[in-house]
Amino acid sequence: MADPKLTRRERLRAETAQEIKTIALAHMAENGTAAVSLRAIARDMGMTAGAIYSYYDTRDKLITALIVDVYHSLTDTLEAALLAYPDGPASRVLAYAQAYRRWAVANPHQFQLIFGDPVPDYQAPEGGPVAEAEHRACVLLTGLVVDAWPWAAHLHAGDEHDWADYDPVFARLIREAFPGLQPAAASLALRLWGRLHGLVSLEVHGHLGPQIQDSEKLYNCEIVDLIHNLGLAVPAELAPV
Amino acid sequence: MADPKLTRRERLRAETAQEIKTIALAHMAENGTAAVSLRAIARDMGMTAGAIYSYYDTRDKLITALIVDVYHSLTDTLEAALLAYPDGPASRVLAYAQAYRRWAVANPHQFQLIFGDPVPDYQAPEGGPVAEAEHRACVLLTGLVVDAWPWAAHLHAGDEHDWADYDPVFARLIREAFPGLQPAAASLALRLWGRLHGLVSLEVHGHLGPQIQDSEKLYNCEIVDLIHNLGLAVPAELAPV
DNA sequence: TGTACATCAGTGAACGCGCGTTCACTGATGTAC
DNA sequence: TGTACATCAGTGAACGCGCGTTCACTGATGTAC
Repeated sequence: MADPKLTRRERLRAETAQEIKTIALAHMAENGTAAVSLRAIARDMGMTAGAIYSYYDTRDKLITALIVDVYHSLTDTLEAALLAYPDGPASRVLAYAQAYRRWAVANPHQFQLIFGDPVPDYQAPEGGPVAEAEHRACVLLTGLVVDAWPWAAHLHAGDEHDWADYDPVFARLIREAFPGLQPAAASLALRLWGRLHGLVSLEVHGHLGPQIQDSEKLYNCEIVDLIHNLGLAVPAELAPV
Repeated sequence: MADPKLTRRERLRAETAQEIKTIALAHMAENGTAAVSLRAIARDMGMTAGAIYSYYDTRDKLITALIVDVYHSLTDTLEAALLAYPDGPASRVLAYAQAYRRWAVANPHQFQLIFGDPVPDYQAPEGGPVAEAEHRACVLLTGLVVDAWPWAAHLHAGDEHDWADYDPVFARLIREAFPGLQPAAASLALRLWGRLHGLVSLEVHGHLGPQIQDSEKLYNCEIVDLIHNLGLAVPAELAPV
């Protein structure tokens, strides 16, 4: 695990930098995204607040590092879920959708960190590793639609989309990853994301709890519809009895 | 507008209480939901911070008042949109969906206040006027599905739902408003909400901006699908060319 | 193996800030006779 | 119409708090000979 090319000092340094992030995430999990405080972290580590500054120049830098880590951790989870269900586009959509919800419900404040309101007083940097993490997630998502496109295409023949509708950077990136991709497929990917995201976001923010007991059942119902609307057959494990 | 039964003093009091909320919303619109501060509000009103306390016992009470106001203001907007398109369930769904997005995009921080991450250090009260506002919104939403149910029912015959799946208070309330309502219809209403909410939430939080130029077009595409999936004919103004 | 020096992680004290909340008070507005 | 009193909105000063950030420093860890 530890890179042997690092000196002892460098290794300890890296471990401390990691511990800072771990504790920050723990505070977040307890008291929300606004609760990330350098002083509180230092207190928990038995250090002085000033000591943090040899690891992160600024509170904003730490938060940026957290966002990047969390984003990649979500994408890792989704990728792993896809690897576990490799048979056919419908199964892949199902696996992705369920992993998305499960991760969010299990890590509500991490979900809020990357998809919720901005952390108070935090100024997000442009581009950089955050954008990379977002792009990686986008490519994974679009891959789902690419797999399903042979079935879904005829249902979306009427959609009028053009690459000019997209942000140029995004369009270039996504077309490099999937040569020959149609603009309507990219649009469908974003809409697929939105469809998963809606119920999950409501649940994470406590807007389904007061109404319904079993949010997973509701979500699965929606996924059945979604898979059906993609022109795919619903996998047996989700089919209505 | 002013209730003549109020004394001059009472009227001024009510006006000041309202002004406090208005300024709080203005600060929120500028710097986010975390920026609601009694001291900042007082400063803007040319008052002392302590003076606020004769209007709101506590910061939390003020925030609760804001949430209630904002929730009702959203529901008012949606109701008004429905009144403007009274002809047929598909038009109503369309009107509701577009009003939902437009309101959110026009008032992103108000959207965050009621649907986003909790305001830092704010402890929400249970029940009371907030729950009332939520119920009102829920009834309006469910009404949409009730109107569409004759067309949608056969598409959701397989959904196995039971009133026991729902929170008892919610179930009672919604069944009083719509006698004879089927549980599957209530479930469909929540899913409809989720489907609108997903893309809107992503857009409000800046997750569509980097990818696509015209979020409204994407959203309308989704609404066309949604209306179609309800078994309804897509209104002419949205039909693909 | 032992000594002299360089590196550098962490200390502790201080800075200025804005916050929610309390409280004894002042002075203007309203009421009763 | 004029006076005496009650109400009550707003003042100003203070409280304790936690925060991000800076900086001269100490003392342990590592390196070179």
